[in-house]
Amino acid sequence: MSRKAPTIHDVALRAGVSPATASNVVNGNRPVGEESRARVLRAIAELGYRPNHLAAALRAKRSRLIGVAVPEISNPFFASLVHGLEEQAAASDYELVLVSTGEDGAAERRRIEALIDRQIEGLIVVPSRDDSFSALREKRGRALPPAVLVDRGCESPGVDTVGAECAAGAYAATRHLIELGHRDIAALTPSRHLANIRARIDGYGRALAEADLSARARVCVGGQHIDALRGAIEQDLHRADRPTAIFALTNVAALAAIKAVRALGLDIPGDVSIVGFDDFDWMCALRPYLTTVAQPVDEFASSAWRLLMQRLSGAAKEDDVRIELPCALKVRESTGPARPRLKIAAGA
Amino acid sequence: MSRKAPTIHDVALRAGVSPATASNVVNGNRPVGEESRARVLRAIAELGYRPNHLAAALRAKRSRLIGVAVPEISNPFFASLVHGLEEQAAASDYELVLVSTGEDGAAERRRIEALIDRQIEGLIVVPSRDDSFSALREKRGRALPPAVLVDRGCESPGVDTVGAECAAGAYAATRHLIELGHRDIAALTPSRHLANIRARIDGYGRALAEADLSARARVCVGGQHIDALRGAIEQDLHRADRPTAIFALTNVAALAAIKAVRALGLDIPGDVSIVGFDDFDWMCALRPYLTTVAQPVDEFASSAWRLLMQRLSGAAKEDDVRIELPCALKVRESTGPARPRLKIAAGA
DNA sequence: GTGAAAGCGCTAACAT
DNA sequence: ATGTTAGCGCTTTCAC
Repeated sequence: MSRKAPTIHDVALRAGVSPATASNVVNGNRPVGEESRARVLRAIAELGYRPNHLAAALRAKRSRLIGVAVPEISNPFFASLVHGLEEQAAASDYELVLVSTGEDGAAERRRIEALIDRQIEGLIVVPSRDDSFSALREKRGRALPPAVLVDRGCESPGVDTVGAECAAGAYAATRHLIELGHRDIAALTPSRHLANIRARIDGYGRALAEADLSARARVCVGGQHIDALRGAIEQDLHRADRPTAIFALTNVAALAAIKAVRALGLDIPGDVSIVGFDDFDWMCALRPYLTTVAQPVDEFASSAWRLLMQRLSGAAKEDDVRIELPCALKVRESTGPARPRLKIAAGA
Repeated sequence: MSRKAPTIHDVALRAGVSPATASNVVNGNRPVGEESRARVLRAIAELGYRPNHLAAALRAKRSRLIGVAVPEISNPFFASLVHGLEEQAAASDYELVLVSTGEDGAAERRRIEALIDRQIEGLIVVPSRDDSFSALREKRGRALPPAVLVDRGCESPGVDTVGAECAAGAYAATRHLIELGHRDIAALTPSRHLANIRARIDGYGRALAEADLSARARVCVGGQHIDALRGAIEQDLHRADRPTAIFALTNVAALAAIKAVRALGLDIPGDVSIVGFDDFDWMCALRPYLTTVAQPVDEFASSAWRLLMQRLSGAAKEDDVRIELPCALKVRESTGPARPRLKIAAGA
C-alpha cells in the first residue's frame, strides 16, 4: 500500500485554490476561471486524484445508484432486462446495485430494504408478487425512493409500471393454435397469482371462448420449479384425452413442456404443438424452432429507465404512469396442424 | 414527503443514550448493557430508524459493496456467474454493483474505474482481455482494491484467479470426436487472444496430434459477433473437404455453429457433429441435445467469493492464488459417428 | 469568480 | 459499559 489516496483538499492545496473551487472544476456546479481551472486540472493529473463518490453522495444526497431487483438473474428474460438497464445506466453515469429475490416474498423484502438503506436514488423491480410493493410501502411509510415496477405488479397504485399486453399476446397465440385445428389446448403456468399471468390466461380463455371451446379449457398450474412444472404437464399428457397443444405461459414453463413431451416420446409438433413465452437466441437454434410470444424486453428496460429518470428529475406528474408494450407472436416450427391422438408410448 | 428520516442521533436522543451506544446496538461493535440496548431498540422501532449505509461506509471505510464486471450479462454463462455471486453476497451482507463491459477494452476501463470511485471493497471481473487488469493497475498504481479474475486473465500477476481446466476439457471433447471416427474436426472460436481459449485450442491440438491428425487441424476464428462466427464456419462448411465435426469453443460459437449447419441443410449429428462449451438448461431441451464441455460455473462463483473474502479479511498470504476447476464432458446427442461426406445442398 | 466554514450521518478513538 | 469528540471526503451556503 502506498500512502492514502489524495482528496480534493490535496488537489486544492497543490493548485493553490480552495476546495470549493476544486470541487467546482471536477463537477462543473459553478463556473470557474480559466486560470484556476487549468491549475486544478494539472494538480488532479499530477496527484492522480479520483473523487470519492461515497462522500459526494453523502453530502449531496445523490448516490447515483439505482437498485435493481429481479426474481432470478439466470432466467434469460430477466438477464436481458438487466442487460438493457445496465446499458442505460452506463450512458447516464449511474451504477446498478443488483439483487435477486428468488420469487420469495421475505427474501425480497430484505434485499430491497438493503438496497434502500444504501441510499439508492431509485428502484427498478420485478416483484415476486403483485402486491410486494404495496406491502413494502406499508412497512416503510413514505420513505421509499421513486420506483418502477416491470413485468409484474402492473396495477400497483402509487408507482409507475411497465409491462406487456399479455392478454393480447396470449390471445394471438391461442388463436394460432385454434386455426391449426387444435381443440384441446392446455395452458401451463407456474402459478395463477400474478396479474400478468392471469392476463395471459384471460387471453387464452377469450380465444377459446370465441371458438366455442371454453368447456375444454385446461390450465395446468405447476409451481415455480421446472421439475414440478414438468411433472404437472406430464400427468396431463398421460390422459387419454391429452392435449394436442400446450401453451406455456413463461419461458421456464416452455422448457418444462418441451422436456415433458420429449420424455413421453411424443413428437413436436406432430403429436403436440407448443407455444412458448419470451424469446431469445437459443429458442431458434435447436429443432424444432420454438413458436413463441415475444415480449419486447429491450423496450421494457428503456421505458423503465426513462420513467425512473423522469421521476428523479421531478419532471413527472402526480399520476402513475402505466406503459403497456405489445407482444409479437413468432410462428416457427413447434406448432403444426392438429392430428388425431394415437395411443402414447406405443414404441419408438 | 414526510419529514426527513431519523438519524442515529435521533435514536440516541430518544433512548437517552449517546450516539456511540446507539451505534453499538445497531452493529454490535462493542457490548452494550441490557438496559440501554432495550431502550435503543425501542427507540429504533418507534422512530422507524434505518441506518444510512453511505455514511457508515464513509466513516468506517467499509462500503460492503463488491464490484462485478462481466463482458455481457445476457450470455447465460455470465448470467449464471452473477447469479452465484449474488447468492454469496446476500449471505454475507454485501451488495453487488454490476457493470457490463461489452468485450471492449476502453468501456471496460471506464466502467471498472467508476466502480472503484464508488469505493467498492473488492472486484470480481471477467476481463475482456487477459492483460486488462495489468493495464488497469498501470493506470491506477497501487490504488486498486482486492480483485479476483474469473474465467479469463488467469495468468495475470498480482491478482487471484479462478478458471477451468480448459485444455483438459477441450482434449476430452476432441478425443470423443476422434473416437467417433472424425478426422476433420474444425474448432470454431471468436478469437485467439484469450488464454483460456488458447488452452482450449491447445487441448484440441494435443488430441489431434496424438491421433496423428495435426495436419488436419483447422481453427476457424470468427469474431465476437454471432453472425460473423456463423459466416466464418459456413464458409468452411462449403468446402469439399468440409469438417465432419465442429468443436465450438464458447457457447456463442456453439450457437453460431448450429445455425450454420442448419442453414446449409445438414443434419446434426448425421452430417456434422457438434460439441459446444458451457452448459445450461436450454441446451438439453430442443433436439438434438447438445454434447458440450461444461464449466463448473457455480463453483466459479463460490471460489471467487471465497478468495475475495480472504483478501478482504487480510487472511490471505502474499502469493497469488490460482484455482483451476475441472470441466465435465457431457455426451449427448449432437455427436455421432463420422460418415463419409456427401455433396451438400443436394436438395431436400 | 473565489474562499471559509459548516455539516451530510455515521463510527472510532480516547476518555471515564 | 458508556459518553465525548473528532473527523471520513465531499458540497454547499454565505460571504466577499
